[in-house]
Amino acid sequence: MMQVNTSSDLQEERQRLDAFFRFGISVDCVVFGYDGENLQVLLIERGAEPYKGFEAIPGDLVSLNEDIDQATKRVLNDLTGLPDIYLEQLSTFGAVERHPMGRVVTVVYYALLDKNLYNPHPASWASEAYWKNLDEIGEMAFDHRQILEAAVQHLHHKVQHQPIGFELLPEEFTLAQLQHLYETILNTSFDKGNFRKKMLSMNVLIPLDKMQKEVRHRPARLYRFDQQRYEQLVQKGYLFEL
Amino acid sequence: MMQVNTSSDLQEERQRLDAFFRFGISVDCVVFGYDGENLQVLLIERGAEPYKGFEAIPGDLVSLNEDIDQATKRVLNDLTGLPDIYLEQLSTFGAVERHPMGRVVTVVYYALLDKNLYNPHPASWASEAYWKNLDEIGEMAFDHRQILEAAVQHLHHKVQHQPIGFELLPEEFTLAQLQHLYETILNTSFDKGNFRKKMLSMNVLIPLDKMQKEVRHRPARLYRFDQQRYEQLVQKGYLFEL
DNA sequence: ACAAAAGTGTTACACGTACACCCATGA
DNA sequence: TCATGGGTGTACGTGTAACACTTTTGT
Repeated sequence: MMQVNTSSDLQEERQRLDAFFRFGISVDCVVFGYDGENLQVLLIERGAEPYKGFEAIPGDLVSLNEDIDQATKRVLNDLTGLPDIYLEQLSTFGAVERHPMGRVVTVVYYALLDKNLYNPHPASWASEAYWKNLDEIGEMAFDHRQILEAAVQHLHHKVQHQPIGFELLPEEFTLAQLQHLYETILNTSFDKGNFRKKMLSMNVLIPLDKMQKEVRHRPARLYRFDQQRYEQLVQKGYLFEL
Repeated sequence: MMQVNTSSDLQEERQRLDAFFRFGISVDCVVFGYDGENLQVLLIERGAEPYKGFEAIPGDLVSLNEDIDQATKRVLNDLTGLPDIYLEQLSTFGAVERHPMGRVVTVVYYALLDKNLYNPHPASWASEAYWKNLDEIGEMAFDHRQILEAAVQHLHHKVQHQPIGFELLPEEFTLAQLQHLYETILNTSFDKGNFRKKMLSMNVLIPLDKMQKEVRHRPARLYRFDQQRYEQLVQKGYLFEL
């Protein structure tokens, strides 16, 4: 069995390679939300250079003693006040000229959120923090436009293979809400009866003894997503489709 | 319209942030191959510290003036002599302690290759370069074991949704070869007739007027993958499945 | 003639699609 | 009682799974 080297040897080698250790690493957090009508993204307005005043995806430089996974939660909380939420890694952007202040490679994460749960508040160097409809977004800082497009593409793909739609809805929702969400994300329309059959046949929805109230038509039944059951099914090799 | 700041302002700001710019970035290239029997990975033996003598995924530090996408090709060629091949980004590993020589975040790429096309030759600080069966791989340098497992998982998933299997085979192949490859990757078995029907019904295989030779049974027809046709289908929203 | 693998055909069943229809509520 | 969306049922065609069968080669 081989031995990992002593630390003095490593320091020497490290000095030889010093010119390689001048990168900055940042994380960017694309957080999707849904207001019942439109798909939205959490944005900040930059209150610091570079790109001061531009809209941007919440993100910041990572410290030397910080895991990048953990940095996402810290950064998101610092800039927008959102609490610890689960963020999944998407991809990494590392073009040479993407950051005017030096060589910064950014690791992009994304999350889905019921936007009614938390209200973003700008802090740190973010001068604003708000939700914005996906189709109303214009110019952005850095290559964030490109990053956002990659995230949307990923969402399109993912929503068809994993039951992530539920994360965007309140805990209790109707099938019509779910259907409308899917139609919005995928920009298509589904047959009501078939959508309903499909969703129910997957056995990951718990029907509640609650109904909608104060609607001027027949009230719809409310459902909850059954996370436990879903995980059981995944373990048995079950694949969510459409 | 906002103005990006002058370069002297940026330099000042950059100095304030100097402690953040001490990361190293590396790329690691997981290259899968297939010898007609087993799924394999291209490995090197490290001829330099740290982890000298350990098996590793080909990878190296990225230079400050080098795009990370381009670095993959350079690194792979430097270490194993393989030419420019298309590598796709997989994910990024950034735990604090993953590299004993400093803070190194690594971006992992992967590729599929007909391993009969090129022979790896070790160069630079790689003391060996060779193909190894996936199920014979033991301890590895750094967190490369973990990286490899992520790549295999990704391959499992991807092969079911995109026709990437063809990249592992010679340009001309039989349906039985294709089936065996899929069975190997997914570790299952398919019904011959049904597999054949499914593959042919997708219209991305071009039947050739060539047959296998020198086999002691009925020779099989050879096929080629129709890349053009596939891209047409993708544009029409067609999705490859199973 | 036989072994071995290529290649085809048949059938039963599950599933997706399209569409029609009934139900409960507020105004 | 009407408009509105919730919710259900059915009929048809396509796709999948299981399995048996025929074909072509080398020995």
